[in-house]
Amino acid sequence: MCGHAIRHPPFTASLIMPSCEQPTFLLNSDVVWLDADTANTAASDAPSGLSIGELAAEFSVTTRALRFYESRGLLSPARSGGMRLYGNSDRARLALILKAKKYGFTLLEIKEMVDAQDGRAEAQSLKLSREKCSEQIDMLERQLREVEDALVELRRIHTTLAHPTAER
Amino acid sequence: MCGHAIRHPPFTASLIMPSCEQPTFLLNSDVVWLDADTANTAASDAPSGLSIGELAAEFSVTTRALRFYESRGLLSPARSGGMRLYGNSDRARLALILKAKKYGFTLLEIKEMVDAQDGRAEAQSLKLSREKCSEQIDMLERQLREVEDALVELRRIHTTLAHPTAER
DNA sequence: TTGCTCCTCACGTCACGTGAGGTGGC
DNA sequence: TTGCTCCTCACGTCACGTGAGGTGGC
Repeated sequence: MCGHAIRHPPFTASLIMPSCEQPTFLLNSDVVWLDADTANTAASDAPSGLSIGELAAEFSVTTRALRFYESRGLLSPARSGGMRLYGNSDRARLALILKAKKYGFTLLEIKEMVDAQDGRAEAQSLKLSREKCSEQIDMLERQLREVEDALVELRRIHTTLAHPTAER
Repeated sequence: MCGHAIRHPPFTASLIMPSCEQPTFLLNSDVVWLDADTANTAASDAPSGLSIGELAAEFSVTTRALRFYESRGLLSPARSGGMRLYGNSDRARLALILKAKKYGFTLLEIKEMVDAQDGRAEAQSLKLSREKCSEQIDMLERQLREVEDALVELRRIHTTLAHPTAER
């Protein structure tokens, strides 16, 4: 049980995933294999790999974040001398990580989900059980109610501040 | 700039503040002096002070949290030998801290706000400028949108999981 | 003596941010 | 030589959680 306050949400992630896209499913008991949408970036530019700075810019994250994900075993780009070289599979993996982060999963949970996909074709999907999915929905609903609550009270205070209805 | 994900919100805080209560204002340029509502706990029980365990139980926080707030200069209970003794002013201060936390302020911001109330009567109010107030509203609105977004997508996934509309 | 609460260090967690000090290619 | 990006430690931040080892009163 951890009591981290809600603050400074991941602004960046929302830029990546257009909300109109439908996830690709391969139904298999009650597990989803959530795929990253890599179609738009598949073979457009440099096919031999991106530098850490290029990938970071593409996804609006810091290079520090990419190194951190690597240290947690979530990414493992090729090396060209000392430099990291990110290929299309790394890009797809990163898209998955950020999508899962947007859904409120921790990096540890995300690691378990990507580790569980070993052996699948392309290996760029994320294992999400129905149970985990509804747990996450419950969690987000609780968060939503609390943020809404705080907003109602803060707005009431702000209104009173803006239009002092004489109290003294 | 810090990138903490939204997760594990402060469930406890919402138990303390009934949403029907109107904040007490003392208008003074564009600053609110937000007061803690201590009327209900004013002189009901033991008047000489509570132990850390008793105060923690009353507010549904851990003793560790109370010691942590003290280490950050937010609380400074009296001592009886080695033991902390919390009086009514400490209780009111804690109510303020938890209220501000609910609004999404960091402990550092809360410290600045309580420090700014030095010299006020009773010293149990919290200085909140109109500007800070609307900044906080903006922040919470961004959070709200992101949690709503994530919820929409996760619910779509869950629906598809629950009713497999034949895709194979 | 057991059980309960209290105490003070002090390290762990989470997802990175932020220098510190140095290399490589234009 | 300056400017840019890259690298590896390694410590800092935020709000606590979690033992480690010990005390005090019933």
